Order: sequence, then C-alpha cells, then structure tokens
Amino acid sequence: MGIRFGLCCIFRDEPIKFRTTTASYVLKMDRSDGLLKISDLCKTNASSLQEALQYCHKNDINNFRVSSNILPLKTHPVLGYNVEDLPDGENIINLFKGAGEYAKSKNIRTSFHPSQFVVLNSQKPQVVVQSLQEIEYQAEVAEWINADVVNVHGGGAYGDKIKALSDFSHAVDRLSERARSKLTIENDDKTYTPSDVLPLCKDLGIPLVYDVHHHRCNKDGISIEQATQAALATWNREPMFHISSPIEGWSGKKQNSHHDFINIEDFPECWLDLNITVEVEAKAKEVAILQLMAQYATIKRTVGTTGLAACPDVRPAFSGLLVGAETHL
DNA sequence: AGCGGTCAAGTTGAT
DNA sequence: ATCAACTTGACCGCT
Repeated sequence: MGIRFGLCCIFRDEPIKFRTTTASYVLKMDRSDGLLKISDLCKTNASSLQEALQYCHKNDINNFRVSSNILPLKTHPVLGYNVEDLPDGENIINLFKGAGEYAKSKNIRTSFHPSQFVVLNSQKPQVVVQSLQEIEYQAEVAEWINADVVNVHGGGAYGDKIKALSDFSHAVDRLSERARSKLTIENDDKTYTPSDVLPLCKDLGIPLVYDVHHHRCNKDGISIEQATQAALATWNREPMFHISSPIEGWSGKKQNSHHDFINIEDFPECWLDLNITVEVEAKAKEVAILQLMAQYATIKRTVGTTGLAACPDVRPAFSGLLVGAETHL
C-alpha cells in the first residue's frame, strides 16, 4: 500500500551497468561474429537486470523501468534478430524469465518506455511499421519478465491532433494482443495534454500514464487534481504516474529539462494517499529516489496521523516538516 | 586509462 | 537552418 516508487533504466552511483553497441561497429564484422557480440551483450544485460532488481528490492524501490536497449539493435532494419536465433538464445530467454520470477516473488513491478522514435501516428508508413516492431519487441521481453506496462507518447500532431489521434488508434489495431494489453499512453510536454488523450484512452481502453511535470509544461485548463482523477479511472491495473522537477526551477527557462533530484514541492499533494506507481524521472537516479522516498515517509508519518493531508493548503505545512529529511543524503 | 567523435530511428519548439 | 530535448549516455578508436 502507498506509493510504489520507480527507478528509470539506470543507476548513478550503484555499479550496475547495461551495455549496448552501435550498428556501424557490428556491421563491420561478419554476421556470425556480430551475432556473437550481440548475444554476449544480451546475456550481460539479463544478469544486470537481475542485479538491478535485487538492488531495488533491498532498497524498497518496487518498480524498475527497463531500458529500450536491453536487447541491443533488436529491431534494427538490417541487424535485427530473433533471440532464438542468437548463439545461446534459449539461455538468454531463460535468464530473463529468471529475472521475471524474481521480480514477481519480490513484488517488483517492471515497465518499458519505448523511445522518441516510436511514433504510431507518423505520416511515413515505414516509421509506423518500425514503431509497431519496437513495441512488439518490448512486449515480448515484458512477457518474459512479467512487466505490465509498455508506455508510449501520442506522437506528432501534423497540424491536426484529431486526425493524428485517429491514426494512432488505427496503428494500435495492428498490435498483437500481447502488446496491446500492455500498451499505455502518456501526456507529453509539447503536444498531447491529458485532455487531448483521455478520450482516446476511454475509446481504446488504454490507460493514461499521467506525467504531472509534462502537464505543468503543457497545460490544458484542467487541474492536477482533475487530471489525476481522470487518469486513475483509465486503469484496469495499478495506476502509473510520472514525476520530475525542472532543472532550473519553475522560474528558469528550460522548464522541460529534468533536474537531478525531485523537489518535494513538485509532488502533488493529491497523490499522497493513493496506491499507485510513481516513476521518478530524475538524473540522479537511485540517489534521487532514495531521497524522495525518505521525504515521502516523513510526510506520511507526520501528516498521516494529524489528518493534514485533507487540508487544502497543506503544502507550506509539510515543507516545514522536511527540514531533517531533505538533507539526510 | 582517458579523451573526443560518433551513434538507427521522429517531432517539436527555441535560438 | 541548427540544435536540444525527450525514456537512458555509452561505445569505439585513437592517443
């Protein structure tokens, strides 16, 4: 119960690394050497995933987002491959399934977030094909590790958001059930607000990953409280939201750039008592999560017993409670 | 061992 | 027209 905090992809201080390669390097090798190298990286990454999950469990971080590069070059137009066809491919799959069993046994949720190149409503058919492939790949790994979220953005607007969202919906129809059942959509910082995508979420039965930082950058007239409630209603499983803070504060210029840490002032008060996953998009990674979790615990301990959370203007009140917690790292 | 150039991919908005 | 920003800087060849 309470909030499940999520770490995104990598670590800052903890020596757990995921590896990748470049297409230009692999293309210089002959095919079998290339596949051997990729197989090696996949195996290393499966082990790193296991270590990452163990670290998360030990530190009470109960959600981990898996990097899109966990299987390097998986859907590259020339170098793309089936894992079954890699040297030691069965073993790679079993390593992932083992990590999935571990995650399940420790109640660690896992998730995916395909990169900016995945655009389901692109006006270029080949981009849509590549995007579908990428989502299918991540859904396959998701199945191995028991992940229940593959989260994408709405894509481009192309001057007509309504048409673009309709194109998005047609592309979703082309996904397998395995991929579609995990698909979620997130409001973004430039184009699609929560209000833009909520109708689509309802129509398609796709949950909204509500990113409150993006909502603050890309407003639509509804409040954080309203967006939170509407987003909660789209979920048929534990809701997932995103939090981050602007690198130079809200008075700075680059409001959509992420800070190293989360400013507790940016944490929506109306999330405090929800049972949700909050993925923490902060450059200091696990260090930022540990700090945020300590602050959250302090607020819950203090506010939770006095009922202050119900008070409309609790913000200044709980800032004062955090003097000790903020500096403890 | 450390450094700099490079890396598959899309779209938008700031400069 | 170029560039940074977005989910995450890491890899590789050279010194």
